[in-house]
Amino acid sequence: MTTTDWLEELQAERPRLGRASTAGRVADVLRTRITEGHLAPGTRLSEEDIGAALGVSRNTLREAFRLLGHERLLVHEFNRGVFVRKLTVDDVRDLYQLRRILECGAARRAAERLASDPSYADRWATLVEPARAAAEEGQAAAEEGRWVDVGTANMHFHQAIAALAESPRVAEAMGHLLAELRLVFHVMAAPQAFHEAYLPDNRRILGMLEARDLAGAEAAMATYLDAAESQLVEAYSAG
Amino acid sequence: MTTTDWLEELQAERPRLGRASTAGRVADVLRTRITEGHLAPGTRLSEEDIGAALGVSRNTLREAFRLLGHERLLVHEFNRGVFVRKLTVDDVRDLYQLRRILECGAARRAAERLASDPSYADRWATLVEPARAAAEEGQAAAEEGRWVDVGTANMHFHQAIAALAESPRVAEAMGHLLAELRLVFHVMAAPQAFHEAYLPDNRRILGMLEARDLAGAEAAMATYLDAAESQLVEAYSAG
DNA sequence: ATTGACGAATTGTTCAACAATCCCTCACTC
DNA sequence: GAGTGAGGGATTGTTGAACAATTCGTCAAT
Repeated sequence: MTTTDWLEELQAERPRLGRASTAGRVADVLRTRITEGHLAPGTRLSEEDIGAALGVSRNTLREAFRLLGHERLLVHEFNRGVFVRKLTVDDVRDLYQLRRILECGAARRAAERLASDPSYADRWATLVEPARAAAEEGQAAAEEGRWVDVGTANMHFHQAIAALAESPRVAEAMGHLLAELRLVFHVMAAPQAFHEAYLPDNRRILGMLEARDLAGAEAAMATYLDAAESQLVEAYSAG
Repeated sequence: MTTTDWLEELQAERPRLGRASTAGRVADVLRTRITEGHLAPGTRLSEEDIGAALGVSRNTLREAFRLLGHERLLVHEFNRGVFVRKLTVDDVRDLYQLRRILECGAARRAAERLASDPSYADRWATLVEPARAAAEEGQAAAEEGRWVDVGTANMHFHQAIAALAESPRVAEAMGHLLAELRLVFHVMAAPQAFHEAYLPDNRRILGMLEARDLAGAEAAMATYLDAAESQLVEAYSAG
């Protein structure tokens, strides 16, 4: 795909810019464009071209770039421009290190509160509900062959696990983390098979959550994360 | 020392070179101004006034505002301006929730790697070194009555614990978290006594780290965080 | 006391200009 | 032929001004 190709496609997204902050909306457009893989990692984003394509000024566009830079989707090199983030193998390892701490930590905190906080225990069914919904959505998407949806459902599942901590900051960190991970998935050869392989794991983890076996769920997630990381690292250093 | 060693060391110096962005420097100035308590939470930051005071244009200043907004030191209200973040009691609780997950998680990961990764175990002394330095600095500052330094040393200590995970993303998250926490400390009546009270805890935790008793350190930190949170929440709802 | 209109002040956004920097090309030297 | 400098074009960094959009305080009217 050439440069002018996706610039024309960007122009098609232009009507979506109708409300709230212009810079924020521009960031939204570019974010989905990046996380959905239409912008290859390493691509340089020209201020002039994109500004013209989206019909916003350079200043506003630069604000949007800063937003996405802080989400680590873009890297900003001084006097050279912004580029779609290209993750290294070390980045992949670091992302999984953080996932372990965040997801297992959320499970551990949930276990503690289940034991000590009755009001938290009472809400447990509704807290696990998003995880169940994500797992079932992944299952349904796989059966119907909607492979991209399998991937997003998988991410929703793990976001739901992080949400057990009931912490806005944990949720936001997890969101940014998963957005970065999408950059990794897009350079894989067969992301479909990758995500589908972990559906049974998710179902098993979900079962433990609903049975309030948080220790089991934490252990299962640890092995799941180890496996996913090594598989991803291997695929990444190959390609 | 081989050639590649030199090159790797040079790469570490790289951030010092690209530090020429005006917006970045403006953000630095405002950040220290905020975290050191010279700007009270809730204060509105006028684009015109601050731009004139610092001698930068509104556009550049707005870029700096965006940076600090993403670090949660400023809040941006559309069409109203930016304000120094005013944290609620819920924010304090959430901050400590995240601290528990990050710090205890880092300790737990360190324990796992100490058991499974010989090269990590070999480096353990140098990994703990920053924590020791921070603890001793806090001790010295307290004896000489330099109370603000006691606070920053305390933060360095916990940053050092998070750094045991050897994860850039964990370190950055911890940095932002502690910067936010400084906003809380400044509204306290007697931050000196608050920080000084936890010096013995830090020494005790440090001892466990050096003895490679990570389980003990994790437990001690959990109780430390619980105590600090409840003390802070109490002081916060009072004032 | 409440409402609503008016106006001043501030932010949101764009535009144009210039300085600083990067990157490519092309001679030039050895 | 490889390496080294010297232009020169293109892009980013930053500024200042301008105008639209919005907020907020004021004040008159009810």
